Parts: sequence; structure tokens; C-alpha cells
Amino acid sequence: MRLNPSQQHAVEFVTGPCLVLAGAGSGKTRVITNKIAHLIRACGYQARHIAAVTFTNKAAREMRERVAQTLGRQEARGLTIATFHTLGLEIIKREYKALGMKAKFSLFDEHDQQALLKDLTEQWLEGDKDLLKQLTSAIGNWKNDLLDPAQAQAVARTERDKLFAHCYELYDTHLRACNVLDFDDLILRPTLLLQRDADARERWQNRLRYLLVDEYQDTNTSQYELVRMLVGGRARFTVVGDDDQSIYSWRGARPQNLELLQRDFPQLQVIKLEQNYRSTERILKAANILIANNPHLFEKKLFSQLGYGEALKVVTANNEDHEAERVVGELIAHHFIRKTRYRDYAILYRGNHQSRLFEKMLMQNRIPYKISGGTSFFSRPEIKDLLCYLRVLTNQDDDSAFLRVVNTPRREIGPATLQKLGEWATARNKSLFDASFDLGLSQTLTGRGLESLQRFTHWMAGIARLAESEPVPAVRDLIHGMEYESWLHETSPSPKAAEMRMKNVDQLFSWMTEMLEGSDLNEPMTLDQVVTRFTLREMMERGENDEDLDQVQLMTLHASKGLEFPYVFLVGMEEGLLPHQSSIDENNIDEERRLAYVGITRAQKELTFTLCRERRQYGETIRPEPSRFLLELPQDDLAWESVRKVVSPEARMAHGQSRVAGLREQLAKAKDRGG
DNA sequence: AACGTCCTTATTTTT
DNA sequence: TAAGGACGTT
Repeated sequence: MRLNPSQQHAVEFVTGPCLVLAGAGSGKTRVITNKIAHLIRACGYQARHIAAVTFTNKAAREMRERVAQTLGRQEARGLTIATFHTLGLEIIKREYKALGMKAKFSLFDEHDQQALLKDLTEQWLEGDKDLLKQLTSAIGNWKNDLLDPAQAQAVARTERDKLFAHCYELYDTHLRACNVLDFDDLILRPTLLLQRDADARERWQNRLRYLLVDEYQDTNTSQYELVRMLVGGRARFTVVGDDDQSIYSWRGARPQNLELLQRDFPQLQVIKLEQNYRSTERILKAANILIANNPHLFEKKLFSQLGYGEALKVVTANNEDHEAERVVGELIAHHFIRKTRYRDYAILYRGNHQSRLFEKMLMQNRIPYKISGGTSFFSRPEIKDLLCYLRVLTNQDDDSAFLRVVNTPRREIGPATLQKLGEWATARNKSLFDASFDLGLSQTLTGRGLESLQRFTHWMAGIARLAESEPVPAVRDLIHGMEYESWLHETSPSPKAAEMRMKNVDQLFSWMTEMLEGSDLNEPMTLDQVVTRFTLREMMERGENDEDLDQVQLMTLHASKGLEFPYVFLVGMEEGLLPHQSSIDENNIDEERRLAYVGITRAQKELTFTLCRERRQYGETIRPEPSRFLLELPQDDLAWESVRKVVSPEARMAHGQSRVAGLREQLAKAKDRGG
């Protein structure tokens, strides 16, 4: 299929800054892919001078595949296609000297960060979970706004903020001492470096001469600043985004960055992609009418030429069990009549907890399904344990990792020993690992503790030495040497669970082996590269990934962004759920509306909304109103399923509601929707 | 160290 | 309501 004129224009405009406003399903990935090809083939750019930046590894992977398809492996060689965080990491790796860091550092994930903050601030926060959360987000916000602890201190007005800024400083000092970076640092550090160091800026602007950014509406302040620093005055870049699909403002995303772009680059070329190649006209019309209720940074009008299509169904269930029953029932019937694949269906919901009943119902009916999200592989304790071992191997300053593994499995190295080791190390400005080798330690540590400790660190040092030349045997020795398997059996609730955990460990090990040894497609990696990639959740894709499995897809609306499905069920269309109650309270309806918009625009052929008359919530039964978003949709295109039996009479009596009132209510609603 | 009991909390979570 | 975390007991 050929590019349409707007797409063509977006691809061919390369002489200045370019903003592509790409509506849902308008073929933005095609534009990015083709533009990269155009830059190389028609504009004389070398692949190594082009970078395409995404937010998720998945998006990066997909783009890499699409580009390889368009260009072929050879021409695509040398391209940078990475997430913001990976790009930041690349910069840090090459500029570590200018950043005043050691060559080897490790990464904190969110969990590590939380644990450290909790530890560091115990005396002030006294285990107040809420405060800890606030602190975490305060630090995150300061980092997003490119403020260091001193600047944070300066802008802090309230006592609380001053305390938080102080905690930020402690946290920062600790990270630096351990040679550790958190996720935010991966953006913050390179950005600050490029701001202050003209040479570094020069180097990177010369290296990355054309920049493409996907999902630009999701950038936060520091990410935008990084983009600005990288493109410099030359301003050769393309960003692609859609303010209507901005659903991450609660994570610091600033769709206003789309507007800022016009201010910062007055010569900005704005190109709109308004033809949708995904959904029926009806689905798109509904989406357009819904989102028209929102304020807009840029006006656009999406259209489709895929035929008018079926009406959007609205199914009202009595309660949430009934809702699941109805959805799965409809799904099964549809599947058999239309001879579709299960993977053509998606069930989308606002909150993860909603998945439970659908899962149960699908399981009962033996329908294969897949729930995206939920507890990730990497938050499992056995995986964290192993990764922390590897972190100690690659960065011996990483005290947090050291503390996690030093007594796991049990080595009789208790809190008392570690306390004294900690004091000793702090006094000498050393890491715990290094300090454990000090001869003088015997002054403060005696007998058993010292012996166990040194047995452990000497053993680890040996593995670390081996890892430098032979990482795979080193990791194997590590797993065997610490007798992890028997430890898992001792500590797991059941032998079955222990086997599961060991299977995970084996899985991780085989992934790592593959990455360390390299393959036809991938160069061998060093151990610290492997650890970093795992922390960034950037593992090698496996051939037979879920795409090949025929499973009904269950996920949150957030997780569905960027995906498409022929048949979509958008469940829980109720006030309080979508829009969510807390968004109603905070007057944040617009983002909820975008969330609904994202959900609707996932559907290609058919879309079914469901809602409940009754729902159990926090132990009590409530009778939610239909979501205002349903009422905002074009009623002529909705098929409200007429159901007479509402709730059981007893339940209605319990709510003090007579049959007549119930009928009146139904009538009123029918009138509301103009019927 | 492991288990049981009580108490808290209930939106989304790209890296 | 129900699930997960914290804390206390054995």
C-alpha cells in the first residue's frame, strides 16, 4: 500500500523540525519507518547518524523489525533505535568520565529505589507508607524538572518539602557512593551533562544528526530537554504524537510539550495524519464525538474509509459476575459463528482487579487467554536475588545489592555483623564489599561473623574474577556454589513452588547464556551489559512469543495503547470506574476521556461496552450510574441492549426502591438517550 | 524461621 | 469483601 499525501509529506520533509500529529490508527509507525529509509536512501544520511526514540522496549523492538523489513539488515546496520532510557544509558556509558563516574555502575529499579528510601528515611517518616510514596514522587518530580538536591532545597517552601529535599540529598549521595543510577538518572544525567558541557554536546549532536521521537505526547520535562540538547540549533528532527492519547500525565508526561515545540522551534512544520486505517467509520465517529468534549492543543478530524460497520453494542449486566458471564458468552458465540481466532478479541478494563472475574469465566469455559501486566517476571524474589548477585559481581560498590545477597541463602551473617561492617565501611568511605577484605576488621568483628563474611566475599571475588573472562561458567558456578536450589526448597511454601522458582532461575540463566555468548543476530554481551538489559527489562525476544498464541487478550486500557484488535469489549463503563472516582474527585475527567478514547480506537470491526447495575465495592454493593462517556457517544450508533429483568426484587427492595420507581428510572434513561 | 493473625487499603505503572 | 503486608508468637 502506498503512503497517502500527508504521510508522504511527513516522510519527505527533512529540512527542519517536524511535528507529525498522528491520530489513532493513522499509520505513524509506517511514517517513521519510511522516513528512516528516506533519510538513508534519498538524503544521504548514514544509518549511524540517525536515532529513533520510543518509550517502551516493545515499541523499539517493533520499530527495529519494521525498519529491517523496509531497509534490509545491511542498510539498517548502525541505526540507533532505542528507548529514552537506553539512549540515556548509552550516553552515560560513553561519557562516564565527564560525569565523574566509574566505568562500571549498576541500575536501581523502582523497587530498589523504594527500599533504599525507606531505609534512609526511617527516622523521619517512621514507616509512614503514604509519606514514603509522596517522598518518592517528590524526588521523581525534582529529577524530572532537572533539579539537583541543592536546587530542590532552594525551591522547597513548606517544612515538608524541605525535609523531602534533605532526603533527596541523602538518597543522591548514597547512589553516588555506590555508583548506582536510578531510572530517572538515565535521562537526568545526560541532559545535565549536555546542558553544561559544550564539547559533549558537540560530540552527540555530531553523532546523532537526525532524531525521531515516537509518542511524543508522553515526554516529560527532562526528556524534552534531552531532545532539545541533542538536536541543537540544527533542529533536524521529527516527533510523532497525539495529544488525544496522552494518558500518562500522572507519571509526569506533559502533552504541552507538543505546544512548547512550536515556541522553541518557530519554523516547526506541523503535519496532521487524519486518515485512520484501523476502524470502521462508526467506531471512529464515536471516538471523534467523545474526544470533541476535550480541549485540544491541535484540532484534527480523523476519518475512515473502511465502511460504516456495525453499531456499537452496550450490554447492561446485573452485577460483575453477570458482566463476565455476558462478555464471555458473547465472545464464545461470536467466535463460533464468525469462525474467528481467539486472539482477535480483547477485553479492556480500567483497573487490574477487574480482570479476575473475566479470567475465572474464561478458565471455566476453557478459553485460552492472556493477561498482560500484573506481576512481572522481574519482581519475583528469585529473579531479584540472582540479579543482585550479578550486580555485586559487576559493581562491587553496590551496597544495596550486597545487602540483599550477603545472607541469602543463609550464611550466618546477621544484622550485628552487617551493622559493624557498615560502620567500618562508612568511616573509611568504602563499599561494604571492599571493606570486608580489610585486615583491621578483626578489631570490631570477631570469630564466626567475620569468618562467614570473608568466606562469602572471597568466594564472590573469585567468581567476579572468573566472570571477566568466562562469564557463563562464572554464573553457573555462582548458582551452584551458593546451593540456591536447596535454599529455594527450604524457603518455598511448597515443593511445587520451589520448582517453579527454580524454573524461573533456569529461564533467566538460559537467557543470559544466550546473550553472553551472542547469536547469529546479536553480538556477545558483557555481563554488566546483560545485567543492565535485564534491569531495563530489555531482554532478547524469544522467537515463539505470545503473538503466535491464539489467546483472548485481557489488559488495562493503559496497556492497550498502540495495539489493535478486531473485536473489543470495553467493560465496566460506569461512573466511578471509568471515569474513575478519584479522577472525578480531582476533576481530571479529560484524561479519563482520553483513556476511553484510546479504548474505543483499539477496535477495528466491532466494539461492545458493558456496565453493571450493581457492583460490589469495598464490601458494599453500589448501584453505579452508566459512564458519562456512554452518554456522550452518538446514541444513533449505539445499540443499548434492552433487558427487562433488572435486579432481583429482593435486592431492589433492599435498596428501598419500588418496582414502579425502577420502571420510571428506566424510562427516564431511555428519554435521556433520546429514544 | 515459620506461621498465624490482625490491620490496612483498594487506578493507571512506558523504564 | 478480599488480598497483601506488618507484626507478634511459637
